[in-house]
Amino acid sequence: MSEYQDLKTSAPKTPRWQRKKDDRPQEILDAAIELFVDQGFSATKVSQIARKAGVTPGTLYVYFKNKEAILQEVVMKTLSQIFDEGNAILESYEGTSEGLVKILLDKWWEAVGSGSKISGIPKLIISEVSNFPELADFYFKRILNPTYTFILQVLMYGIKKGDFQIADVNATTYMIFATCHGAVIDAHSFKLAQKNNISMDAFKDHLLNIILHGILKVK
Amino acid sequence: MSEYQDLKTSAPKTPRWQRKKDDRPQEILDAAIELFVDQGFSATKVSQIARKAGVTPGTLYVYFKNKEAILQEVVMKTLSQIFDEGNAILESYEGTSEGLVKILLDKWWEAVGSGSKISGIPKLIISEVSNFPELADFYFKRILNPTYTFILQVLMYGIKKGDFQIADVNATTYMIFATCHGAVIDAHSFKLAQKNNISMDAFKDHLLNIILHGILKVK
Amino acid sequence: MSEYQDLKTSAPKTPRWQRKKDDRPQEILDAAIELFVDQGFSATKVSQIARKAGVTPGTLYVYFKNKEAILQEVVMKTLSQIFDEGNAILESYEGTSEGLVKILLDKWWEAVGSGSKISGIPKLIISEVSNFPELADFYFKRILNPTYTFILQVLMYGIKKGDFQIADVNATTYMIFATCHGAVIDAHSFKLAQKNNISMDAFKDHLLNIILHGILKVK
Amino acid sequence: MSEYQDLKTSAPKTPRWQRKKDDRPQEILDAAIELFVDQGFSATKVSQIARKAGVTPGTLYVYFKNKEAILQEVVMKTLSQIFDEGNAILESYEGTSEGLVKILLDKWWEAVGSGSKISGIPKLIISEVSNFPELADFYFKRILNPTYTFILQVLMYGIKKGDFQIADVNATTYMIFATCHGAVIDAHSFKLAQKNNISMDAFKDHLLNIILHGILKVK
DNA sequence: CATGAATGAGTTTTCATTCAT
DNA sequence: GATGAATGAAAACTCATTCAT
Repeated sequence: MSEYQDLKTSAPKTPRWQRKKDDRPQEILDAAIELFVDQGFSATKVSQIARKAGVTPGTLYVYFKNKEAILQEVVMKTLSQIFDEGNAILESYEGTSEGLVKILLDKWWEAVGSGSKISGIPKLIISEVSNFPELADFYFKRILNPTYTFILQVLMYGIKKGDFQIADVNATTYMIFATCHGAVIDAHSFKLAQKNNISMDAFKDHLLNIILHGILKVK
Repeated sequence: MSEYQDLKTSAPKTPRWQRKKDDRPQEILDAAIELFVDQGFSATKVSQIARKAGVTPGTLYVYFKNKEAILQEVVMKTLSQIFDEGNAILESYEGTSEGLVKILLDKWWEAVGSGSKISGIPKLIISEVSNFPELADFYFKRILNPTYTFILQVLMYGIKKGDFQIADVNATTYMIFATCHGAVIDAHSFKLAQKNNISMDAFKDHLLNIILHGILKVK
Repeated sequence: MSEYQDLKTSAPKTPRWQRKKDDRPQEILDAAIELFVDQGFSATKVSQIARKAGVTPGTLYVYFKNKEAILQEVVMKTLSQIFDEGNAILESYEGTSEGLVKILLDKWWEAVGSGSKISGIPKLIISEVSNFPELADFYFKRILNPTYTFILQVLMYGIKKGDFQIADVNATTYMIFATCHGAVIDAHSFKLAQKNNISMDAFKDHLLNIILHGILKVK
Repeated sequence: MSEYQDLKTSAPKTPRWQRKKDDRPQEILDAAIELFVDQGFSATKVSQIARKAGVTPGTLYVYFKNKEAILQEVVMKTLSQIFDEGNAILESYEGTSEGLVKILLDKWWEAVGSGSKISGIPKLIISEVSNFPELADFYFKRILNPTYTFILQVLMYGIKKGDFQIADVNATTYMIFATCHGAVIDAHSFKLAQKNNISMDAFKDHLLNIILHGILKVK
């Protein structure tokens, strides 16, 4: 077109690429987790991740050894961020048992339920258990077991205060855990399939109701 | 091609339930579903299916158009076998509401919980929702909605008899459904990862307990 | 052109490919060794090997795990074929020491010197020592050490018969070995570069002469 | 670009032999030759050279057009430094033929045998003959032919003085050359593989002995 | 000049699918 | 029909080279 313009004015040339050393890895991980959760590991192409992250495939290999390393890091990193808050609340909490459960479920739901990055991880793990046993191990050690222990502590709090009467604490703990865990996975997939005609918030309320009055028998 | 019933028209009639000695397609489907459920669709190699089915890769293409067709058929066929029994029970049942729920949960658990072919399907569907929306659609139409309706009918049975007092029938139905559904998926994955130190039967008992006394408030 | 012909006559259609299960691996190895010796491992592309072997790159992976496995096998297989004949001659030989040396050098030259597959291996090994230490180890264990021992035995034969007077048998052995070994490598490269204006046969004669009269002091 | 001497025209003159504090090109070449000799050209990564030279990959391209140019220059430059000394000795030498051979072999061994930069060049050339014919040509023109001529001159010196009786001067020359050349290559590789249980110095002594008494028949 | 993150052209590798046997 | 070697299209990965900083 006007080839001269560029010569005279300092035309805004489009740089072929941009240096973003510090941000790149996270951008890649953000792109990757969404695709992994959505499509699964094998079905996700590195070119897709790259495109979504706004880079070329080669760039992925500047920051990660290979596709599998991206999965590892995305899971580990995402999982490592959870639950600190929960423990803090538990330690300093002084109110009713019912209130405690409510607060923690709210927090958990906020972190996991609504569509955060984290919410897809359980589904991803479950899909890939047998392909990446190390990841499943990590998930068990870092998430499931702590969560289990955490729920157990909440129950003990209520029992000590005389609010909960629970026959088999272990089974009850497991039940609550399984219900919530199943809920996230279902919620996630249902959202993907856009078939949920029950609002997620209503779902949460019922979940709380069942835990409190169904499982924990709060009067 | 995959309409295997039609393959041997001149063959002597055998009862439908008896596997023909040369029932290649079914052997292939049996091999396929196990691998798909375990590893996911993409991660499963055609050669693996063939090896597990005791044939060679080429043979798969005698009976199925391609790998995807195997997935389609395996899911459709497996899913098509469910729930006939349940409806039959419901229609002729005359006992207590509590007994009905118990019987149906037992049946369902037997079919789905213990490790049958079917038990892996929900996990498979959830893993592949976004890759095979048609399958998810089918699953919703043929399984989830009927199940939902089925649970609803059970609840109506109990309400009509005055056994259940339920504020929001839809939500309660969904709750029961989600709890059971999550349970299968979790159960399946936990088994894979061999991490379940709570027995599946104990889990079922608690599930029944929660449904009856937690959700349905049976006295 | 004449699209009808094919329909009527059994025109010689060119098959897209040909089954040659038993021959393929060797054809691939034959193609590979030549390229590896000529260009080195890294500089050789699998597509080159494939083209030279008359197959597509994918076929290589039917028979070999990866490019490196081709190198391993080509070297191991080629090296494993040497020297059995030499030992047989040594065991039953009854003539003069000088004649023995002559016969063995002739055999060796025939196998290694003239441009056989084997003749390039020493060069290849030397080029890739530090990249494939396992190969070098194999070469040392299977070729260099046996050769060394073999030369030593020949010298002992001559010493016992009183034909050779050798001050330091180890050093002399090594000297002969190094001279021959260097000769092959040089010979190979010089041929590649097409710079040898001294015939290889003349070279061999001088080599024999030096070994006999220079190193071994045969009168 | 690679004419690094011209880079700093306004720089204070320093004696040619003193390395400039900021002599990047030479540092790069030093790093490169070691890696090329060790691993070969293709297997050596530009980033390795940069790291070893203490710079970043980009810097290499400030001084050299590309990776191949580094090879060219490293070989040419290293080779250009040889043999001046040898010719000087030859021209002014007046002693015995045997002494001349000994002195020259010592010099040569010192320059080439012990592990100097130069000692790897023959191996490198031989490995890359067919990938870089120009280099091989250069090697032949600048090294092999001069060396050949040089050895020939030494032999003529001895013949003229009546010390050597040689039937075929060309063949003898070639023999000496090939023996020495092979020796360097072997020595180099054996060192890499750390398998030499015969000391290099002992090897040199035997080499001299063979040349003098085996090939040249000095009494 | 020096940097080193980003590229993209090329290489290796995979594997669903075909088709000569 | 059954086979499984061979394919080829596409995926993962490499790395010399560039160029914004």
